Amino acid sequence: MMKCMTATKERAAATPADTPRAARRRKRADVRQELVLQAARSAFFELGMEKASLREIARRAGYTPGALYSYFPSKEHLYGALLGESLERLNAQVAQALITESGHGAHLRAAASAFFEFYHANPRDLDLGFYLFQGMAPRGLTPELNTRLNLRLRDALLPCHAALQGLGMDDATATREVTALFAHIVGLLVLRHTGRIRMFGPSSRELFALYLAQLLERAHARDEDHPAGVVHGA
Amino acid sequence: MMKCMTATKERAAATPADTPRAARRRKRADVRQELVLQAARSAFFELGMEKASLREIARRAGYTPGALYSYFPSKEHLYGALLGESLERLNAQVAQALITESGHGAHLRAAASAFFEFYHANPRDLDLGFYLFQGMAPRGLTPELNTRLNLRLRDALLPCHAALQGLGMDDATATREVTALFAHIVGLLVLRHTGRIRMFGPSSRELFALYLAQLLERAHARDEDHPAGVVHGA
Amino acid sequence: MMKCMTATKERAAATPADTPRAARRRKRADVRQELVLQAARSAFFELGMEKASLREIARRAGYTPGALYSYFPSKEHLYGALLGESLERLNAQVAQALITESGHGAHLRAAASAFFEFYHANPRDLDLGFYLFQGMAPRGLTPELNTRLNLRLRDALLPCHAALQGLGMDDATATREVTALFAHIVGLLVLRHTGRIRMFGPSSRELFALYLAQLLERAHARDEDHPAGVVHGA
Amino acid sequence: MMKCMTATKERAAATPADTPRAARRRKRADVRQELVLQAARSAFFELGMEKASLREIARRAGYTPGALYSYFPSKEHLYGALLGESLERLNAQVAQALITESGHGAHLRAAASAFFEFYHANPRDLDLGFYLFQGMAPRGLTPELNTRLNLRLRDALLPCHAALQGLGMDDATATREVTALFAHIVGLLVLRHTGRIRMFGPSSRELFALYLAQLLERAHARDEDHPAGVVHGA
DNA sequence: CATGAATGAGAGTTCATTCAT
DNA sequence: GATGAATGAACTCTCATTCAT
Repeated sequence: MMKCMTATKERAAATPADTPRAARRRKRADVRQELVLQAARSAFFELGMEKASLREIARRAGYTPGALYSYFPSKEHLYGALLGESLERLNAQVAQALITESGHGAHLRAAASAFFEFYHANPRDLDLGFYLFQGMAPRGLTPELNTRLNLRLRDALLPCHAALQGLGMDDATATREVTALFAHIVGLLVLRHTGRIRMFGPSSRELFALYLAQLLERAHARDEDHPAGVVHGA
Repeated sequence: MMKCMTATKERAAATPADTPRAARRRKRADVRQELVLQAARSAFFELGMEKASLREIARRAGYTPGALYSYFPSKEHLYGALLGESLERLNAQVAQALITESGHGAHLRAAASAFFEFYHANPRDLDLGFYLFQGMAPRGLTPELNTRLNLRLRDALLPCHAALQGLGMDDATATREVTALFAHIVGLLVLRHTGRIRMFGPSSRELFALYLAQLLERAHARDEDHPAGVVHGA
Repeated sequence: MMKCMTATKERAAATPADTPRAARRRKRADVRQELVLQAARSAFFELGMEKASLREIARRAGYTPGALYSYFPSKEHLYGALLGESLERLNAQVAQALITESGHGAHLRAAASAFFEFYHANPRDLDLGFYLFQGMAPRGLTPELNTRLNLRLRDALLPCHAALQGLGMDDATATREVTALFAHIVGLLVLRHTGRIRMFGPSSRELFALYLAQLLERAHARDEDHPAGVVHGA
Repeated sequence: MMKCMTATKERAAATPADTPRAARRRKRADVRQELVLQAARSAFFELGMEKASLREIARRAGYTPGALYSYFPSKEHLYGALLGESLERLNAQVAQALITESGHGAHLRAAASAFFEFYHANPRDLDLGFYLFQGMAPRGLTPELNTRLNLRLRDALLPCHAALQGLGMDDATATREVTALFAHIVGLLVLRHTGRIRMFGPSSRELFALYLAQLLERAHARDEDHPAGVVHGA
């Protein structure tokens, strides 16, 4: 994942499957790439996007600027990898939250909360997600990467969608609700991060809880009205 | 009403009686400052944040870069003024929407819709609002200016707050709902902005209408059930 | 000539014709641009094209690299100006050589020799002319500038063309002969500059004289065969 | 032939008897060096000098950049080898042209035309010859290599020289004429290369034919008038 | 022999800002 | 008030080359 492209010769037939030598090498490469990624993350998180230059990232990773190009073909790609990694953590956190819960309602609550809490705890990860769209339009990344990232983001919301369907919503309605939930979370977090919410008093977490309760209410109401053979509460 | 945030070194105080000469001069200065502001807006809107350099702004205003420092002490202040002006337009649009409506429900609908539509139609104005917080921490602006801008933003939401109170909500509940409404709008628009919403299907406008309907429902329900305006479900 | 583009305001109506102030300014600007040009030339002549970086040129001119962009919008343009100036000197030298001569034959000899001697004495100027075509295709310069430079080069050869016509050649023949003359000169000089000619013995100047003599012979031969009312020898 | 100019550290000397093993190894090395050379040529021809970086060449050869240093001790040497190979092809083409012709005049015509056509068809080969002299001073190459390359170039012109002598010219005159011919060809091709010839109309091939005809005329004239081969007109 | 990683220098260019005039 | 020139730092990225493995 994110491994970089080199001129792979066909001559490689000499190495049958996966020489321990090659494996060690690759491992070390991965470690170092991870190191660069961490340096990038720390720079990005501490200095913000504008000040997190390649030079700064290289400095933190203990490299010269040019060395980074062994790992990432451009700054955009580095950020792409950063975002990718962030989305992996998000998905992991959501998945983790689900394993101890059972029942659609509990699933919804757990998944949505995990999502919210992830960005609440790591505001810079939210930045990351929006970085590549400064102003308006996606830029820099290859369309494929962009698509992949979008899909991983959607993955993180899938449990909510599934839970809502489990609670009796049809697909279209569930999609609408998930999108609205996502928007609500993003809005709350953006407001909080930008300090714009302080003026109002209520905390973002409170407001999230409130919205979640309303959503559950809506789901259950619908559940009662149209109790079509749903594996309810299982 | 946005003029005095610049480096005009107490020009007024120096001339005690405010000679017509001085008045004319100040007026001309204001006109030119406005010109610069328009140039900045056009640059920012067309090119986005990164490409809207001082040079470009100056070019569009018909000045050399150095000349802008007669009007704004730094690029940040220029953006501050731009944001201030944007918030004035927002307030004007909200106010405009109210004059033809009567009744709290209609007011809420009108004010919230005006708010939504303002940023829906002018996504760059939303950018502007978030620009100064890149990396999530307010930067550059003086605290006073920051406060002033926050207040103007709150002003634009006051009609919604008032309408909700008119519909029977107590102040705390209304504040909570307004904040949530604001967050929802921002979330929807950010998602739309960044293209992240496309993958879900429903349009931001639809989702806004839905949210607004739910809010009105909540307000009316509360109106009937608890004419004293008690928080429930939290 | 080569003066750079700025955002000229229409406000300039205040200056009636050419304020001494403005004139002084422009003069100073010209002087400094000339200084940059000289620095570029010296860098180019001493270090060759590849090593004559903007930094080096700036250093020699006593500037920081960015300062050069006040005078030339890009490195290519700087080289364009350098080439332009070189061609002016070439034309001047050719023109100078003509004023003391009379008669078509003498004109041809003088003009061609001046051309040859210019590049013989200043080999780097020949480089300059070929720089922008590394490999093969003109690059960098705007087509207009390229055309202008081509025209100035042709100007330097016009006296030869005129002399050949004066000696009785029709236009097509004269063009052919001038092109061949030009090619011969360029070939001789390139061989000399690249050290490739040393191995043969004869000096480039000798060979040029030989070619010139042959050309004059051809012209006179033609003159005798077709003595159509030519102002011969005037 | 051309192999030994690289960093192959006296491989041969180390193995006294030249084991079949060593022979095979050297052969393989030669093959791969040829492969690198072909990659370099293709890169150079397609991309030009500036873009044909070691990286690019290595990529085309299926190697990593560092690997090339097994075959060539520096980029300059690689270009030297490239030029060497180019001169071999030139010589081959000239030799090929001669085998079907008989008579000194035919030989001159054939050899000169082959020379001209070689570079006319492969302008990049001409570039190659001049590359190492950017800025007019030979650089990079060792003097011995430089001498070797010069000799090979002269070899390609020897048939012309011989033919001219066959036509009655003395050695000095023939040398002069060959040098002039060479210069003329180079000049025509450079002008064509750089687009400078377009402005005049006549094609380089026409002009070459013309020059060749004149040369033949001179040779024959001399042949008849002064069977002893005296310089005239100089 | 070949790799992958790294260096260190340097490329051209852009930027917000300053300041004498 | 405005200019034109200049700064100095920064930018991303590319290069030929080296070297442990």
